[in-house]
Amino acid sequence: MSHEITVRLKDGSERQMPAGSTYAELAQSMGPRLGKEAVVARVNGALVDLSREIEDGAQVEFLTLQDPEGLYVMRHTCAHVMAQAVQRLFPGTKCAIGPVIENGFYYDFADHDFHPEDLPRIEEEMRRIVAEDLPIQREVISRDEALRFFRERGDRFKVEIIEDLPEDVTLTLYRQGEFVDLCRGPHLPSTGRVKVFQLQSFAGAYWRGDSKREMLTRVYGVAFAKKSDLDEYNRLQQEARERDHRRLGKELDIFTLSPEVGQGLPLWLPNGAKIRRIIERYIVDLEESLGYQHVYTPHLANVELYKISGHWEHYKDDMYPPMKIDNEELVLRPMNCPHHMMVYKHRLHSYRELPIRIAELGTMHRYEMSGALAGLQRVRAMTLNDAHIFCRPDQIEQEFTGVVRLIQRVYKDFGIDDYYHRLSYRDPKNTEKYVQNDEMWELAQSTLRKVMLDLGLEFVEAEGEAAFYGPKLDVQVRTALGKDETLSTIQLDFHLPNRFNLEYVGEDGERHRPVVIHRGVVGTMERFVAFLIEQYKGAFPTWLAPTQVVVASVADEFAGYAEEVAAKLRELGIRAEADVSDNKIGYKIRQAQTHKIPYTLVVGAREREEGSVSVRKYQAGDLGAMPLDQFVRQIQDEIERKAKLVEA
RNA sequence: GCCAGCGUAGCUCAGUAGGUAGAGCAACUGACUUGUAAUCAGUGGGUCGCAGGUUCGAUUCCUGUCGCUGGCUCCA
Repeated sequence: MSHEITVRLKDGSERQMPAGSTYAELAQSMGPRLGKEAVVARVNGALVDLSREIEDGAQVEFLTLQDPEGLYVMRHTCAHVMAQAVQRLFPGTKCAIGPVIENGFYYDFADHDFHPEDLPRIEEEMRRIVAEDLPIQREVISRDEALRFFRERGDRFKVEIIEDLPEDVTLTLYRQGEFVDLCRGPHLPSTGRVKVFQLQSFAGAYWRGDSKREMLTRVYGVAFAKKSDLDEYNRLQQEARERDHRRLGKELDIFTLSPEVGQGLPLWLPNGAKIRRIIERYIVDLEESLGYQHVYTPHLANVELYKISGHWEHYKDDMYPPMKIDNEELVLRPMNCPHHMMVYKHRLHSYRELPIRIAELGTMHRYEMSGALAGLQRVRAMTLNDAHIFCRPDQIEQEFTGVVRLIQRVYKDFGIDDYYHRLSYRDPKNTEKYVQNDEMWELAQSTLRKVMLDLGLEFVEAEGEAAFYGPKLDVQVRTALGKDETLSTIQLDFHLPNRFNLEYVGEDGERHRPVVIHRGVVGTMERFVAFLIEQYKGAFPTWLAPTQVVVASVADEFAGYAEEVAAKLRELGIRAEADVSDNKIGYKIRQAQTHKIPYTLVVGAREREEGSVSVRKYQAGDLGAMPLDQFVRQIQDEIERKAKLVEA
């Protein structure tokens, strides 16, 4: 009865195996090395355990830890190994879920209080489980059996998961030694195949991500195929900590936070204020050159304004509560849109005037949850590079394009090149969460998509990420700690014009409703500067550096010349300071370098005589002596070009 | 807001098995007069986050509170 079955392999060839063979045996038969390295099979596109029997006629490919999918499977198994270790050390701990994440995995537990000292113990137990090389077995189980099994063990999370799964899915258990877990798989053939791992931290996490439900303890870990990958990961983590804007912001005196002032209320120190002012001038000038009209509006408003806009209903919990003064109830504004609607509304507009682009560096206050606050990245008082474009529907495409181009220009000037575009649509399965107007949504979403395609820009599409009032384009960047955040955003809005009854007089003499485009290019000054600190590792390019030049005298005798040079540079609009302290030149240079000042000019007898300066550039080192005029031309050119400080 | 951890000089950190604390850097003072990443010497500086409690005695133990960090949730 030993009939043969046939599989097709990756290279297109076919191979025969006796019926009932497993994928592991197939891999082994193809070569001892593959047999040793394969961790999972891809069968007709789906990942399958090596222990399973070969399907006749299948298209088969083997994956190793060199493949992302192989690594994925190992990380998944690693999560199980961790859960097993936890069960051994702390019997009675309940397991919730343990998925794979970037670089590693986590597992959520309940009914045990974890302590930091537990991490090394868990790690140690995991190593033991790996050394035991327990075979990992897959078992198909019926729904009733599974429910009975987990109910008996008091595994409430597993029971809930099973109950929520559709009736027709095949339930599987994975068993390794004494440990059993409900899991879709696939897994490594045995625990011994887990390579390098490291537990990272504990964190609280709500069951099913729902803040109303039980808080579990999440244990994070990373896992890699090789020790060197883990070392590299740790190196990058270390580097990330070093470029953390909170650390650099303190070291470089850019901003400060203190409980006396209030949580999430940053003070911009002189250095930070200089950087911010340069950015503000830059963006305002640029916007004005593109037809934006900058305005100033108050940071407080009558709560009625937000009732008109609809924000009160949706977002009042995230606003500072109203204060009653005279006959008014005033709130700190959490966004600028309503004010700008009123700017538009102060008189009637003709179709000929549109688009009207109202812009402002608008300061706003949001009651962010205390646990969400982080340095300048997440604050409760912030200033947004905001603008609202009021246009006719036929101008949407052109205006949207204009904003995308503006963003590209700005990113180029700031040397930001690691970002991606995300087009956010409404969730088609959940349309009641959004403003009701199917036609508008379809048109708006397709317009945004078309513009991105016309501009030849890559983008990802995210259903369900839209604002409730319209679709949007976000520009996403990553913080030093690897978190995604939105830097720029463009949002179409068909809702506020209705709420505020905005109108323009059309060619036909009738009243029409304009469309509003909300957009932030630089985003909030707080988040943008936080991002720049991290991106530049605190070494701002010369055009942005708070201090561009330090003139360091070699000895007291040359203090006068140093002051003279610094004064001359300042007259030319270059931010220069003289260091005429009685420290040695080596010390002054070190100071300038650790403060990441772009240029240090060393002056002594020679320079005074020649009217020259010895130029030392940040990181690049000594560039030699040159006439002061030449240095001025050079640095002015660099500032003009907004050149990067150090070419990466 | 929730879970966990942390909170000692301006900064980075050590320390006290309960007997009111220490280093480096920074600051200040003086000497040195300096040529490309730290000259030398000296001085000052902390009710050990805050408030209660236990104790003869608390920075150390307990409770509460505020803040910070990691994550969750949120992010118009």
